[in-house]
Amino acid sequence: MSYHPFVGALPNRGVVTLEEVARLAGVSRSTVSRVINGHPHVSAETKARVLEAIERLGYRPHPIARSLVTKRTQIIAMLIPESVTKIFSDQFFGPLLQGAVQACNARGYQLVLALLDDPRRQEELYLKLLHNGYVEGAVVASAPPDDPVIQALQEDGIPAVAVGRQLRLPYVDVDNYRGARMATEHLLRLGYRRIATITGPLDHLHVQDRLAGYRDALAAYGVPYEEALVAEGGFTEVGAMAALAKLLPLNPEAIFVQSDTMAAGVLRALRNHGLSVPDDVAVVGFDDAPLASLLDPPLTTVRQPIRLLGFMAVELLLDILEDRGEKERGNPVLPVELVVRSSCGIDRVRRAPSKETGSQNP
Amino acid sequence: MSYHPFVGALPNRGVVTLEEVARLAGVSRSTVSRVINGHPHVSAETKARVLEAIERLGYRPHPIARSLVTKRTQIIAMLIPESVTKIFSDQFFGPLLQGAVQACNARGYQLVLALLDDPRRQEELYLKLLHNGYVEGAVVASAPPDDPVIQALQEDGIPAVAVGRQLRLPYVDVDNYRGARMATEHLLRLGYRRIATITGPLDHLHVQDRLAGYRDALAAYGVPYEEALVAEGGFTEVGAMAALAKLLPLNPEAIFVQSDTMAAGVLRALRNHGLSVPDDVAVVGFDDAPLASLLDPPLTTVRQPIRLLGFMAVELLLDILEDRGEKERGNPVLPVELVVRSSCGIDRVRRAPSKETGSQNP
DNA sequence: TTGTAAGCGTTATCAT
DNA sequence: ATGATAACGCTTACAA
Repeated sequence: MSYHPFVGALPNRGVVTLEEVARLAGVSRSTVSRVINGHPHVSAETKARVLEAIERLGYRPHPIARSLVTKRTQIIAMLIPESVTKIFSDQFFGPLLQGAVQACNARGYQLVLALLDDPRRQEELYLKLLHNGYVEGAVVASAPPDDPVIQALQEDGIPAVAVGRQLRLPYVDVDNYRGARMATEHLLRLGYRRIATITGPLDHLHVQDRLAGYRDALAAYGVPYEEALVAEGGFTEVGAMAALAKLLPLNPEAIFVQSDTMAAGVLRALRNHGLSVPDDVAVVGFDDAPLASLLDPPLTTVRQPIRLLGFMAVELLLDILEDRGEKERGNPVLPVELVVRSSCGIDRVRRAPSKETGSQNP
Repeated sequence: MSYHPFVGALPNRGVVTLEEVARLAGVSRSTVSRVINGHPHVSAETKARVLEAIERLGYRPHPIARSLVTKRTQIIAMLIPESVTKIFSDQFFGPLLQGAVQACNARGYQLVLALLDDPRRQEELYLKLLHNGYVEGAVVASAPPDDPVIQALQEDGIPAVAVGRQLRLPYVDVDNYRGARMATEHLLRLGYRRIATITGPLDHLHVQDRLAGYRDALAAYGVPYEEALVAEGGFTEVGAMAALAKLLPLNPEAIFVQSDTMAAGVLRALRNHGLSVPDDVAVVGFDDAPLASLLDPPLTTVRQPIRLLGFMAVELLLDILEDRGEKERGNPVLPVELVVRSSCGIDRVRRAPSKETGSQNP
């Protein structure tokens, strides 16, 4: 047979213990423990002896035994109350995880991504994960403020932070209001007036923030807000395509699509309808996900520092964990930036600056 | 302030222990332990008393303490030696994880997705995860046979299985050879002769299998194999776009692209070059990822049961774990299936079955 | 500076 | 059927 027969459940790393190292080095267990944990008061000489013994025996501390007494595991979880499909198809989560992982690695923690098969069983499964005692803290992303997971976290006293504004959790966020407002005002500045928007699920606070930015931008230009021009796309590509179908009969000149993943769906659907972007309909996205520049046409979008968001969320959590929540910390809000490519029709407008009906900026 | 101040590192679930339950129920710790673990010889009466005490106290066993003695954690890891970016942009991994998670949930295990920030540090990080003692076993996906992770696994005696053919690990695979051959023969049957292919990294066994299928299909139709028509696209969208750039000067009539993610890149790049699919170049993919049918034109591709792959890999691992590797198991190979949509030009061929001899490309 | 000993919360092996 | 008691491998007062 070509592969090893496996023996035992857990790695047989356990065979060599503190005890044996102590014996070989001619010291007590405590002393070995001290050098391992870098305690100050150990003579350089014995320290050397212990280190050598550790080396010779190939000793490695047993984290579970250690956890039992220290109550620490160095494991945190990332909770995303969405289906696995969505997590992996929304361009947002890749960079987010990347940043989170980076922060974890930098501080010696392990990141567990809690994945669900069935979104309806999410509560049950999360609780199982959280209750299992391995998880010291959690960062929850993409959760509405009333998500049961958040309540569960609170009840269990598990330290947690959120990605995106939250009511009862410390959080890291980007300036969604500003981003949405910039996107919409950009469209207004280009001369569009009949501007629709496709949003994410409205129970998410950051979705509301973006919607507010959109509304206020319209107001600032004296354009009346029309309920019918707002459609919910659920942050998915197909959801956005459906939302577009509702919007199209209203003949929007431009659409502010509140995520790049949805924008990709919109571009595709628009093409299916035989409409060209930006000539027939201008489109602006949100995220500046990796694919944004690759779309056809390249997507004008609001860049948010997604990796940084993940990184800072983890940092915030670890700070809380390690200071045991003594300090009061603010909720960082990261800046966003408008990235102008061509889906907004800026080229066309530049070439033929005709559509100049009224642009008076306050 | 709006959110709880957090106390302590780990959930304060620990406050109630076996001891206290025992006291309340008026029995010994051992008895409580027995009812919790469903041991046979406990009188119905005491069992009821214990259960009630557990209920009243809200007791939950402490998995870490338990692990210390049982040597089991019910945690397995999914190792994907790729950058986080790639994991989240390749349409393959979403469904794979979904299947894996499902299998885990069904059997009471926890799935940890080991994520890397820097692919160059992967070895170090994996080792840390594996050595930390929480992980009972691992399923490794997308690893070449000489990946250091595999060796590390062996050395540590950590049970592992692979997704995709491997030399030194039990594995679950799909019939890559057959899929590639079907795809290529489909193109040949439609009359194309100058057929290029864009592959994944050639050190992966399943990539080699697909390449073999492609070659043999050509041979079966008496078409000479041309090295120059094979380009490596690294399983990424941009990699595929670069590969296409190399291929285009050779005027291929059709391209067998060995993943849907790469195919999406190829379609985009082709459009950028002003070429139409399938009229100028026909394209066939591999995976039947969720986006395949949404592409423009809808992608003809080889469907592999990715979720099932993930599911079965985990099942295989858990079987090994729980039987302690006594039994000898085969390596399941799942069937694939050709899904014909329109990127292969079947419509056009049907309408005008003319293209029987040469190519006229710009 | 170092050793002794008492846990941490379980399960497992004996007895009874 | 149930209860002592000894592990599991480590950290951490408290002593020395």
